[in-house]
Amino acid sequence: MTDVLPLNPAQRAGVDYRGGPLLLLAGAGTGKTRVITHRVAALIDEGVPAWRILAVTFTNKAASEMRERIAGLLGLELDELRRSGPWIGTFHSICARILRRHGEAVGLTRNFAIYDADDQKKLMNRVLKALDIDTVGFSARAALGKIDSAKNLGRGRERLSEMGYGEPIHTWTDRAWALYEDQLRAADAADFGDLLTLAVKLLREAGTGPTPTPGAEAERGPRRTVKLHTDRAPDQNAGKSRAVDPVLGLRRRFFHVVVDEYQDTNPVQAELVDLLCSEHAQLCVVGDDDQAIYGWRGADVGQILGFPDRHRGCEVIRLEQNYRSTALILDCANAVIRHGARRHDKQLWSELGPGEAVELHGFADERDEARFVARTVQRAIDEGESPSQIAVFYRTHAQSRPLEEAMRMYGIRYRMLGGIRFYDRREIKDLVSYLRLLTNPGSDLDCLRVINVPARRIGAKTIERLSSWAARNRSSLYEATGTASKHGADAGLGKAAQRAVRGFWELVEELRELAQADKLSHDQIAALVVERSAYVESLEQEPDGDTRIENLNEFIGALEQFVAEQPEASLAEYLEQISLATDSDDQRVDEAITLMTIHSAKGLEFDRVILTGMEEGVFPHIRVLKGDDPLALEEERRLVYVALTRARRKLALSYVQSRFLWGDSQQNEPSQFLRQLPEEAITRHGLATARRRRRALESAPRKRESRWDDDIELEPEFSGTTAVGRGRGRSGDDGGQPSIDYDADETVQVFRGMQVRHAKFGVGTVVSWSGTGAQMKLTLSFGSGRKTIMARFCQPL
DNA sequence: TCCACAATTCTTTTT
DNA sequence: GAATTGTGGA
Repeated sequence: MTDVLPLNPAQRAGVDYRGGPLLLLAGAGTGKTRVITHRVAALIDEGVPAWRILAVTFTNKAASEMRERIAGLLGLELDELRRSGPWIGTFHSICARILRRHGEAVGLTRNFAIYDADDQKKLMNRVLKALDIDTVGFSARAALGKIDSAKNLGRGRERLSEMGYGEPIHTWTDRAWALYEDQLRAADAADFGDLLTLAVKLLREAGTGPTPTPGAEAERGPRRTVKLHTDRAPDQNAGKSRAVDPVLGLRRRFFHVVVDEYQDTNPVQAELVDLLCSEHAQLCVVGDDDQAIYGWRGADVGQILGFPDRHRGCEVIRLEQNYRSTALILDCANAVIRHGARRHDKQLWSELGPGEAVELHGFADERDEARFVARTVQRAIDEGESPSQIAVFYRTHAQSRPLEEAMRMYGIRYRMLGGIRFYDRREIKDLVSYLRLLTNPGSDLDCLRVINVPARRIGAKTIERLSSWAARNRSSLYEATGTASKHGADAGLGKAAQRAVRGFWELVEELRELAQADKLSHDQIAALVVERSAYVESLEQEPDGDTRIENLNEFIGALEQFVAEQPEASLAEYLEQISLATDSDDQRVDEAITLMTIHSAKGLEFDRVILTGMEEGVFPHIRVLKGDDPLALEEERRLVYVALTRARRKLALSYVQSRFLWGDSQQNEPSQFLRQLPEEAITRHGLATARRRRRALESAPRKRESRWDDDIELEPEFSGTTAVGRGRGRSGDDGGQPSIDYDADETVQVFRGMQVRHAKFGVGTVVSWSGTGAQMKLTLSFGSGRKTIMARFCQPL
């Protein structure tokens, strides 16, 4: 958008550098995307064939933005750019593309399906059941978590034990993993992790295959010559009689590879990149170690920190001038990140002037906070700020609810990122399962999902009989519905069940024939599925069936549009786009403000940002405080940094004293990160000013210092509806006074700083509490650290 | 087989 | 609190 400005010297260097590997350390708001897009455009300009360029991003949104800007720089239509053939996409979409073309070697057809988290969990539950693994203490979640992190590390099952996951062979996870994997392949499906690991496997093994023919060598060519733009993409050569391993061709395809957000790559992704560059491509990675926030997904900051060591002769360029934020905002961001360990040292600076101070607001509870957010937003809009330039951040989705309510109350239009995705809705998933079943009858999971949708009297018992029949005859579940309904008696089906199953099979067969006849477009098939299955009629009986029916229509509409745009694409390819889509990808920026988690805010910027929930236990998250991984706290710190650096002009942070979360009310200290903000860059409001005013009035230090004293004077505007400093469950059955029920006739008042004794842990101090009555839990501070303990196990001193 | 209700579990972040 | 899973009755 600011492409009229000249590039600064560092940016220029990033665009122009040719030769070896290049590491671009680009702080927040330093024009990273500009450099990448200019670089790619310059390469094409110089005559590097576009199809020999690969640009990888993390989100579809970033990819499409990149496409648009490159097209703009080259003066091309998006369509023209696409036809010229550069690969621009996310890691996952690029891997899917490779696997669609060459996946046979790893057991996938062109039409393989991609299983999302939901599908994965369902499949794993079936696997655990089949193996008769007691799911108590061994959940599908836990197993999938281990499998997924192993895949992200690029490890196969044989290495499981090395990761500290139990005994060398045949742990539960190992056995579950084996069957899970078999089932995936049998269903011609891949999960997210597979996309990466299988693509890497393919590329890695290509190198060890038969030696390339001289023809293939010639195709490689010298690195940068003017002639290059005359050669053709291998896709167009397909079918020629050259005996070249096509996968090996892929490793030779690219002359230039650019990777965005490199700090968030995990080991498999890094290997993928290295493989694609192994023959002759020049690699340029861009990232900011201070913004590494995906460690939990297997990303390794070490990847970017150690890049120069792993790539000989690597050039490092730093971008430190920030064009986004005013100086006081940057001061806060810099102050927080400076406390971090293990980082490339950088100091962001700005020429935009100090700007307004960063506001810090404290409130009694999350409803007050939400009201404040709504009022602030309302005022800003009234004063002419564009809603699309206003964003509200929170650490976890669970915090969004009161904010949404407040927005609705104030009549403010908002959109929420990262909530329930459109494609996660039940009705959409049902339809998708039908469509997947048509292209891929081997997918038991999809068959299972729709066999009784809409209800056609095929219950659990019948399905169980069908499954065991399928297992005995080594067929898929869908096949079983066909054959078993003919020989119902063999499968132990009753007359009624037999008829019902038969009906389902005939329905799907009819639809399959129509789909295979190739006379109808994908959207017409989808419409037929809905019509013939009488799905709409069954939805009409449901409470919010109308919205669901609308959603189905919207889905079919989107499919129609896809067919119009890409007439050649297969249904499987469309379903792939759905699987890899997130709703931050849909870019409707109409007149609405945005609510989102900080993770989904990465890469975005707004004039005004409000960061809510700055409390210990919320941000940093409780799991981080409880866990013993010091690196996790560092990641939280970087997350703060990402949040703060999204703001261009106005930034407000808020915290509350009592938050109703996960079913009960919790009292938390203000976030430790707030203490690191430089006093001269911030102004305090609400509880914070009340506290300071009070401190100023009192000459003597208080004996029992507490952040949440009674009787704090609130500024009227911000005062809540209830007393401050008292734990009060929203249920409010007892007037809210926190107390422990030791006995029917003995109750004890709880207060912050109170000393209690626990049989095992000894004497501790009450830091906060949650719940009431017998369910009340106390967070206690002991010499050795903090613990949360049921109040009834503690004795007051 | 289906429905309603109770019980239980899990609460980070996402391609 | 929400979402999933389990249970009992019609």
